Amino acid sequence: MITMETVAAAAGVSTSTVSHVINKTRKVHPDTERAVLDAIDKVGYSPNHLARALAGAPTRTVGVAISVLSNHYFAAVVRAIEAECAKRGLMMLLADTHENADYELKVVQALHERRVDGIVIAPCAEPQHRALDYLRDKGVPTVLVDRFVGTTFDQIGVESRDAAQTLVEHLIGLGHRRIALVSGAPGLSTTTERLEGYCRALAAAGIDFDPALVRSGESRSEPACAAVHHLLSLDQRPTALMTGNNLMTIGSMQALRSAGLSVPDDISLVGFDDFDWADVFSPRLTVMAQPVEELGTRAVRLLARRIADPGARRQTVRLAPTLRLRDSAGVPGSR
Amino acid sequence: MITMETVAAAAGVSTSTVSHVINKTRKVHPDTERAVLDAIDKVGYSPNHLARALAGAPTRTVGVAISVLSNHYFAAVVRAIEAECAKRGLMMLLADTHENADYELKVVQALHERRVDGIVIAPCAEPQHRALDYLRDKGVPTVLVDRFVGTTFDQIGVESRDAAQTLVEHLIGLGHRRIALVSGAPGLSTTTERLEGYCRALAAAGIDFDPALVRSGESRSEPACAAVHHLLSLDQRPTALMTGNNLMTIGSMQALRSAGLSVPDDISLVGFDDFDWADVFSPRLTVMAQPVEELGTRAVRLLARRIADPGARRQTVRLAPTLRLRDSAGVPGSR
DNA sequence: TCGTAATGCGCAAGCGCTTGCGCAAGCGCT
DNA sequence: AGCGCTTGCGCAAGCGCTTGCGCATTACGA
Repeated sequence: MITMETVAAAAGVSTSTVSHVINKTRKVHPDTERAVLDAIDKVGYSPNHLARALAGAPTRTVGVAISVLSNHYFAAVVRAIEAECAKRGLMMLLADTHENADYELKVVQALHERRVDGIVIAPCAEPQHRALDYLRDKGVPTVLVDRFVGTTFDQIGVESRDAAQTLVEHLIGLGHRRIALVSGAPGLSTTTERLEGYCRALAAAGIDFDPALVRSGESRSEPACAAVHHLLSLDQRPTALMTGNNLMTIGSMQALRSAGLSVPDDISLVGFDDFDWADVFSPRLTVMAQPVEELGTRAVRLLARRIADPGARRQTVRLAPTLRLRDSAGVPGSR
Repeated sequence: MITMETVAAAAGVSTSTVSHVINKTRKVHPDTERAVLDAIDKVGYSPNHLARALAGAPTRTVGVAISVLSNHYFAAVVRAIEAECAKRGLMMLLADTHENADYELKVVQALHERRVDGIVIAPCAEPQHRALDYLRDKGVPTVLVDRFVGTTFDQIGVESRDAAQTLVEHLIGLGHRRIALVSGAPGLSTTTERLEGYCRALAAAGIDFDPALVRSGESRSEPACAAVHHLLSLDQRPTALMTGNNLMTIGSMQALRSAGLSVPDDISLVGFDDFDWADVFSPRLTVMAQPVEELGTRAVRLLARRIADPGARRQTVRLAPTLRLRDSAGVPGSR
């Protein structure tokens, strides 16, 4: 192991000087600096982050606890997060929560124990929010993305209610009256808000709310598939479907296909989240696209501010998603 | 900060005993053990991984340097990697390489500096392989996935040549003679092997190899789109297309669509990598699906072995992908 | 009863870095 | 020449843990 001591010896200075030139934490004579820098790459030194962090320096690392692996929508967000981190000289460490509270807690602890400077997390649905409590108790700079939880933390996500309302209004505008909702995991703010938007749109159009038309897809693909199967077995089938996220859209499509229904001829489908292939495969999905880039970028910005000034006022920012009109919603009974 | 000292004091023992009960690294009297354990959760102690690692203990953490964020195919692999890690009590730290050599090196260093016990990496195309050299020089237990590079490391991936050959033979069987290849980034073993398979199939069928029909899609979506545009502008258009990976399949589809061609009526398309939605959107793609689960699981197994026994013989394992016949390849000139 | 072996644990020296404190030398000033 | 300041750097005390060494104490066979 090549330590700072090796470098110090090679440069004929003390380790403290080496440390200071590396971190630019105090003025060093240009000549000395040169010497140190030369020594560094002569001996091939690379700093030990562990020791550095142990000694109290910031790690210049942020942890990201998000279920990227199972939810493609997050991949784009995380990509933006990382880009912004890179821009700020921060390293991103990713740990997947699997949308599971126990695992989330573990992951958050692991990240914290590795002394990340801050964490961005898409908290999973759990009434107690143990991971968030942990973060609060340990005083870890944190920002929530996608889902809102109280006001203890900085948070950023989209405005879901109006968006859902818009989506449903679109369906209503096409003539649909029996519109089903494949809803997300209970406990997520997005789920609640999207349901609200759905209800509002119905109310505004004078359509009675029928609880049978709302099924939970638990924000996942298979449950959504099951939910749709159930919806299709109803006496009065819905003529249109709205899904709460990308995974449920796919799950729903699976159900529709296995039922032999085609979209939008037999049934209309709209949902949240866009796909990069949505434009080229049929049915081309009409969706609410979230501003993933900005979500990620601004999350990091919030985090950076919080790290710099732990006492700053908490912020909650809501971005507007945008409607992408394509072909998956049509006039009911067109076939 | 609650340290081991706090615990030691509360339990009336020395820190070394506390350490030993935590790590089960030497026999401790049952009573003492109880006392320590009680003390631990009385004071709410949680160990500091940094210090632990600095002092030389393994971190029980493996680093994963793969471009999951941009390539969905890897998400599934990484999911399997993590599952296997979890099973073994290992924590997974993810860092995206962006398929960029500079970034890859940075990421690998970052992971190493955080003293992960080992690394699994999908090395990106770079003749010098700086990241791999680094890993070798530092003696980091490493396993390569997806792409093969020399025999310096344990590695695991699919058998690509026969698979590509099969895919092309399928096309030939349907009657295609002008088959284009949207090839991956040069320098990747997968790219080379898939090209070889393509050539072999042609040769076996007595079809002349036409270099104009092979364009690089650089393993990415946009370049693939451009490549296909070019292929479509050829005097003698290909009647079928094979793509080297999932991203290029999407890029190709974009090009086809913007050219107003429909699949498989106007042109056939087959490719590598499966999509979880491939069954429900049209055209339903005929693809070679990689055994992502097993790829991930076995990668971790290889790594664990290497960590346990750094001197063990290097292994290279090749898994067979499976053909998923769907609708995107048809008889040429069917329209 | 004594010698030898276990058994159970504490001591303290690191691991590689950061950083407050303070010393020495060089500067401009009176 | 003497003063206070600035500039440039070294010293050494940690950060929280692991672990080799070795000291008591108890168990056991002769």
